[in-house]
Amino acid sequence: MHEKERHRIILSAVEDRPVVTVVDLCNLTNVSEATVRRDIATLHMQKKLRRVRGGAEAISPPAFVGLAGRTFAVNETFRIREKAAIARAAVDLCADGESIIINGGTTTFQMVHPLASRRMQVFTNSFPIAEHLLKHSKNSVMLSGGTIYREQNIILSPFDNDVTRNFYARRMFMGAQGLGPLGLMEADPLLIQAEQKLIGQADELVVLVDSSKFAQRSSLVLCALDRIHTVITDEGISDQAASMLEAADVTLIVARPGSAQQQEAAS
Amino acid sequence: MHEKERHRIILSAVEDRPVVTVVDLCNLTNVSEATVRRDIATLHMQKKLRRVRGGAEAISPPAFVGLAGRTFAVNETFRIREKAAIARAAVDLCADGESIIINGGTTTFQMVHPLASRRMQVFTNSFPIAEHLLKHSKNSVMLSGGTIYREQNIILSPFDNDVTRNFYARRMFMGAQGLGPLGLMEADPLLIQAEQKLIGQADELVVLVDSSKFAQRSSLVLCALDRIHTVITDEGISDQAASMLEAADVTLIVARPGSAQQQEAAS
DNA sequence: CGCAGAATGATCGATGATGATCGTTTGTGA
DNA sequence: TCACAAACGATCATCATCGATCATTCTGCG
Repeated sequence: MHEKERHRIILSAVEDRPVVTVVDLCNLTNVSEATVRRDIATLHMQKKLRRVRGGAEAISPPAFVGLAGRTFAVNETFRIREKAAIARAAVDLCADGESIIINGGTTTFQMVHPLASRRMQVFTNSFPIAEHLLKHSKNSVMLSGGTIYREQNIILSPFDNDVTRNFYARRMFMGAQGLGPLGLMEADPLLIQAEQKLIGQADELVVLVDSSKFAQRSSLVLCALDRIHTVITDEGISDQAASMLEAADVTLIVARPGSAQQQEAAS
Repeated sequence: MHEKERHRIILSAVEDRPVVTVVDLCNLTNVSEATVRRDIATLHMQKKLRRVRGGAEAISPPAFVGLAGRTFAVNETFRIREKAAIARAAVDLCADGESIIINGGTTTFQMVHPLASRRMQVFTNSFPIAEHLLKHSKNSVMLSGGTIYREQNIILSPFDNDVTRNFYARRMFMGAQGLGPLGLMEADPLLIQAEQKLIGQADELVVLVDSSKFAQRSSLVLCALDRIHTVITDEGISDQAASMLEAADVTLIVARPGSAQQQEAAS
């Protein structure tokens, strides 16, 4: 076994587990403890990991990554005012007792706050949304099953999910990476997959995008414009984008951070 | 057990409950009080928790617990030492990388602390277990889909769930209301339903019950004794109950709050 | 084939962590 | 206020781990 090979094994083990002992690495690499110690020392010098008594640990063990992982947290603070206003306009569309689907995302997450005083039936594939609604509201919460992806904070299953299939709602709310003439666009294949499972389970597809998203272009098209029933965005939307939506018979709602929203075009 | 591993477990326990005693942490980590005190002092220096007389508390007291938490929290403090020891013995059965199923319950919930330093694939129908593992461990978490029942803290769907059907594990862990000659007993029909969906998805059914459960009789029988592979309980188990299990070819593990567990009968 | 240099493994003294003991402090209840 | 018990801190013996040194093995090259 070569040195580089051991190093790769060691780094892989450190990534996997919170802590790895010298003995563990001995069993893994079939070399003596002395060699493992030397390797750890070398990798420590290269800042590839941190050396601790008894073994090694990952160089960036921020102890515990909160549920809303880094990506989530960063996104959350970006254009938060617009997102909150958009989310409130979305909740204003609904009446107590209705069933809705909320797809995971940072914009849709903002819906939990106005939802706190509501009593609705909410189906979601977002763990943070479910958690928040469960703890801070009396809404009935349904969750899709599957693996919880920490980075995207969504739950997704490779298998068909009869829970999802059998849940039918008045409206489905989702965000997106971009919105253009080609339709709704998303960058993450995982999100695409999650959203496609839910589309079709609701009468109206409501898209929540802040106005910057009309300038975004992503690689993956999720669905065409005519599949969208309503778009909720903020005041920054351009006339051009508004015309595009109007041409596609999409209802446009412009949410103002102040209070009331304005409806501009109807299908 | 290494320092980092203990720290992980301690932080996990502190997050779980607002205040944890030194003795509790001793049972959880299986080290002396002196070491626990030193660990608490270290973590206190690192601002990871606050040191208080008798133990430690979370650094962020505004741990708002909603309606869902109440029933759960009350149960949790009951026979917690025994439950923690039983749960640790349960986790000791498993190796890193294995797949397991954990059914929701207050005893099985205690497994999250020893699981904090593990890396396994965990399927559960318990929202609190999933939440805790997500936040405090690197385990891969899979969730069953359906409605979240706040009282029982489990997720249950009236429909068949292909996620559940397709997940197969080495072991399934579950608690129970009672355990007698008739088999495993449960009081809540909802729990019966949830557990029956999961039974059969694992090679070995491992039942976690503190010794008081052998005296309990409930109205609903979940399954017969011969379906059970292993029972983990505490020292309070009577000879009569032990004989009953032995007669049914059930492996019995007695978990001692102190340290190692003892295996008494084998199939 | 033989040699030089590096890598590896083993040994041993040094260091650090753990657990038990004991005296002191703090909180609690009469 | 006093007495008691629990919790704490300090100290020390024990043991695992570490670092340094040296012998051995592996590898590449003339």
